[in-house]
Amino acid sequence: MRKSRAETAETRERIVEAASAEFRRNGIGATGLAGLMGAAGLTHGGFYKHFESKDQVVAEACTRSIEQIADSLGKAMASHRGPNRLHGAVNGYLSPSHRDHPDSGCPFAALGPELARGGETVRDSATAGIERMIALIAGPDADAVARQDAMVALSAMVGALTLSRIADGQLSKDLLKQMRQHLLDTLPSLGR
Amino acid sequence: MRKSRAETAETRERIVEAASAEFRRNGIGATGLAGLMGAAGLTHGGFYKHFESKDQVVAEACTRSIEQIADSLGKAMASHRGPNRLHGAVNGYLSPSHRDHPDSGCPFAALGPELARGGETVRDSATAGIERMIALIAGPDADAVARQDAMVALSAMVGALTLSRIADGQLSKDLLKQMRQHLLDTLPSLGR
DNA sequence: TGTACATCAGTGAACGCGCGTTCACTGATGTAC
DNA sequence: TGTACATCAGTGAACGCGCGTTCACTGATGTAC
Repeated sequence: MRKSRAETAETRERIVEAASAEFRRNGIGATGLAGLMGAAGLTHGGFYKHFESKDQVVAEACTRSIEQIADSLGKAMASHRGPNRLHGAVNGYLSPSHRDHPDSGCPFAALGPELARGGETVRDSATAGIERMIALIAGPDADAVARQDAMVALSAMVGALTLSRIADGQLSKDLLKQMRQHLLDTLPSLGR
Repeated sequence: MRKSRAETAETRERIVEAASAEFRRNGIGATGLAGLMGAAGLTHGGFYKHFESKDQVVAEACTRSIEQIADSLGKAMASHRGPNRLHGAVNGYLSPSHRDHPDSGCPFAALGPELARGGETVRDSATAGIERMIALIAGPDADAVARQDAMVALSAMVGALTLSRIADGQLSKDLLKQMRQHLLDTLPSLGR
């Protein structure tokens, strides 16, 4: 049942999309290829017609999730009214909604330690993602200070979201809230 | 080959100790009971003489690792000379040495997302650990502001360490350095 | 534009492997008298 | 303090299971003439 070239490309796309969500939902190691292919509407046997190994789809899914979160953060920063371009990023990233939907959210908060333990391909892809997020948060034509503040903002947001997903109830809310306030109070270089 | 009660207690201790290191080194899901028991100098069959399930040792190992990191952070804060008690905590936590030795370091940075996905027992143990770390960083007789700043400091440190373990070279160093500077610059409530 | 044949996306069974867990067994320790 | 027996920590084989990966097969698509 060979498929046309267009269909094949769409299928591959669907697999990467499903993988990026499944990995963020369950973790990379805990996501089996069969489940992943099932989420893409296929059976497991066809996986190797599109990828050479699990590692390869991990790296591509990682890149894909960073594109997603960068997109969403970029939009949040651009559309937010107010004096500080950080407002949009911080309020979007450190929101209960982002906390409660890791499968469509930041891969660093969902998979950070697993990425750190990953092979060269995965870490390279993740490192490129960190650079991209820093540049995005620092903004166009950022000076050295803005870049430094962007590193701080990204790290701080990843940590707060991670902890808020472990905790629940008031503590979980407070971890998000305190970090929102802190970043907006202390990172003037990221103002518009 | 029954062992004396003292030996049995020591063995159990050794298993928890080995588990807390192995989990932080390889991740919880990626650590098998056989490897874990091997690291404790035993064969895998004896595991269930000490624990009811893998979940149980995960929760205990989680508690244990928090005790370790709280101890080490407490000592760093107490022994550090200078005007700000945060200096010791920040310089110890955000150090290349901590980054390069996850197996004896902070479980939130090594296992955060896995803890968030864990069962009730594991999450309860981890949540208690977050509270403990916040109280430790806020210091004795901390007011509400100090507690809020401690939440920020803990979250920020966890995120920076996580990202610095994904990146390498200069970026990895910079992530640690910028966060050290930022926290010491912006959290006066945590001064001694 | 047809026709004949090669290609290959997708299926589902099968592979060896390591997982968490169970179990029969061993023999030193703990307990009862 | 002895003695007899119950307990149980630790071993290593075995369990069913899901993993990543491979493979023979199917039949629609792509290509060559």
